Amino acid sequence: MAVGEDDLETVHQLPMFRGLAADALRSVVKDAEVLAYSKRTTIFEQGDPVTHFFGVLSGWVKLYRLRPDGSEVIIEVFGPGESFAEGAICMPDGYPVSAEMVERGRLLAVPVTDYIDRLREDPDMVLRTFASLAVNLKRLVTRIETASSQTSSQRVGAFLLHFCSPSRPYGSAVDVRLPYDKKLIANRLGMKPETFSRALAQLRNHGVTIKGGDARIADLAVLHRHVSPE
Amino acid sequence: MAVGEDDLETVHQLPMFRGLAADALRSVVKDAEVLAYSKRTTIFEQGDPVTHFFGVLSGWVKLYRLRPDGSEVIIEVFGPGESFAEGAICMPDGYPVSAEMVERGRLLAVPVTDYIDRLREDPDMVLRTFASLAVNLKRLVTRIETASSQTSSQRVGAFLLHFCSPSRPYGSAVDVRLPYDKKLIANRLGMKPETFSRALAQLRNHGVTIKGGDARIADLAVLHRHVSPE
DNA sequence: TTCGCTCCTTGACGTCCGTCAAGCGGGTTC
DNA sequence: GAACCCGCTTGACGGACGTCAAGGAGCGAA
Repeated sequence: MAVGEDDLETVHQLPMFRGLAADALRSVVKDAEVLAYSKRTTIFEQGDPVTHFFGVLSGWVKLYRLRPDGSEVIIEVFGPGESFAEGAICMPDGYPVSAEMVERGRLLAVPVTDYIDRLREDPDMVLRTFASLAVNLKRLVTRIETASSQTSSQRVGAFLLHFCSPSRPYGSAVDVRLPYDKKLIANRLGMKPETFSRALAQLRNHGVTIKGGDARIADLAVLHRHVSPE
Repeated sequence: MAVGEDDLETVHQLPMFRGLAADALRSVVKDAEVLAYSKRTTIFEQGDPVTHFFGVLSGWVKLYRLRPDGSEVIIEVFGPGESFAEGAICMPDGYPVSAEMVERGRLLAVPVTDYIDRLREDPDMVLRTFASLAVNLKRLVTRIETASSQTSSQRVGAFLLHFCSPSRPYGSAVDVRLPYDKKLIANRLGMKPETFSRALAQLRNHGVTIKGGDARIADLAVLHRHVSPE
C-alpha cells in the first residue's frame, strides 16, 4: 500500500527523514510501501537478498540471529519512529540477521534500488542516511559495552530508564509500561527469563515495583545510581 | 605526511577503495595524510569532534569505551587493511568510542569534510563507503551474538580460527601468531586475562598448543567442531 | 650475574547466572 | 464450571567466570 497522508507524519519522524521539506519527503517515499503485519510475521531472514530497508510506523520488530542449536540471539528491537536495515543497503551476502514482528504493526518498506538511485542525485539524503546509520551503530556499541560490564539487574534498570527518556526531574516517580514480552526483553538484554525475573525482584530494593506489564519507579535518581554507580 | 606511492598499494586494499581505478584512488586520498604513531598513542577520544576517519596501514588500533569505574571495554581491534570510524562521519556528538594504538603503526587519516565534499560528487564512493560500513556493522553484530552464546574457550577458539582464514584444507596443522597482547585479546573477547589463560589451557584438549605468543592448531576440523558443535 | 619489572599462569574461593523443576495466576476452550 | 495452556515467578543446584593472591618466565638495566 502506498504511503498515505496520515502515515506521512510518522515517516517524517524517522531519523533519516526528520526535518525534511514536505515535498522532498513525498518524493523520497513515492516508491515506498506501507505494510501491515500481524504478530510473529517474518519480515526477512538472514541471508535473504537485500531488497528493502524499513521504518517502523507502529508495533515492534525484533532483529535476531539463529544459532546452530536453534536458539535465537536478539540483536536489537525496534519500535515506532525507528528505522532498521539501512546498514544492509550494500550487503552483497544478504541481510546479516532475521527480522520478525513481535507485535502487530505497520512498516514503511523502502526499496533499496530506488533508494540508491535517489542517493546518486541527492547528497543531502546521503548524509541523512549516514546519520540514521550512526544512530543504530551507536546502539550496537552501547549494547556491547553494557553486556560485558553490567550485572543483569543493572541492565534491566537501564532498560527501564531508557523508556523514561527524556528524563523527568530527579526524585519524581514514573510509570513505565513494558513494551513487549518479558521473555523478549530478557533475550534482548542477554539473559534468560528466570534471570530477568530475579533481576526485577532485586530492583524492588531500588524503588521499582512491578505489576504485570507495568513498572513504577519510585525515584529515578535512586535507580540511576544503581545502574551506574559513581 | 602525504600518501606515498608505496602506501598507495595498501590503501588500495581497504574495503572502501578496493578495485578503484588508479587515478580515482589518487584523487580520493589527495587530502588524506599518513601518520606514524608509537604504541599507546591516543588517536582520538570518545566525544571528540569527528575530524577524520582512518585506514590501518600497519600496526593495531583498539577502539574502546571507558566505564565510570575506570575500566575499559574493548569494542573492536583493527589491523592492516581495515578501516574504522567511517561510521562516525555523521555523528554530531563526536566519536562514540576512543581509539589508541596497541602496536606501533601507520594510519591513513581521511578528513571528513573533504570526504563529504567528495561524496557529493561521487555516488560510486557513497556506495563504497556503505559497503565498508557494512563490514564493520556485521562484525559488531557477530560480536554481540558470540558474546552472549559462546563459552570463553569457544570464543578463544573462534578467535584463533579467524586468523587462519582463508581456511586451509581440513585436517591440516596451522601455526598462528597472536597479533597482540593476551590481555587485550581477553578484553576484546569479553573476558578477564585469567579466564583467557584458562580457556587456552582447555583448548589443549582440542589440539591447540601455546608457546608464548605462538599457537599451533593440530587439526582445524577438531577445533572448528569445538567452536560450533553440531 | 642480580635486581626489578611486566606479563602470564595457576590455584582457591566466591558470586552470578543458567538449568531444571515446581507452582501460580490469567486467559481461552469446551 | 473444569480442564488446559501459557507466561511468569520462585527455589534448589551446579557450572562458568571473576576476584584475590601467589608464583614463575622472560627481559632489560645496572
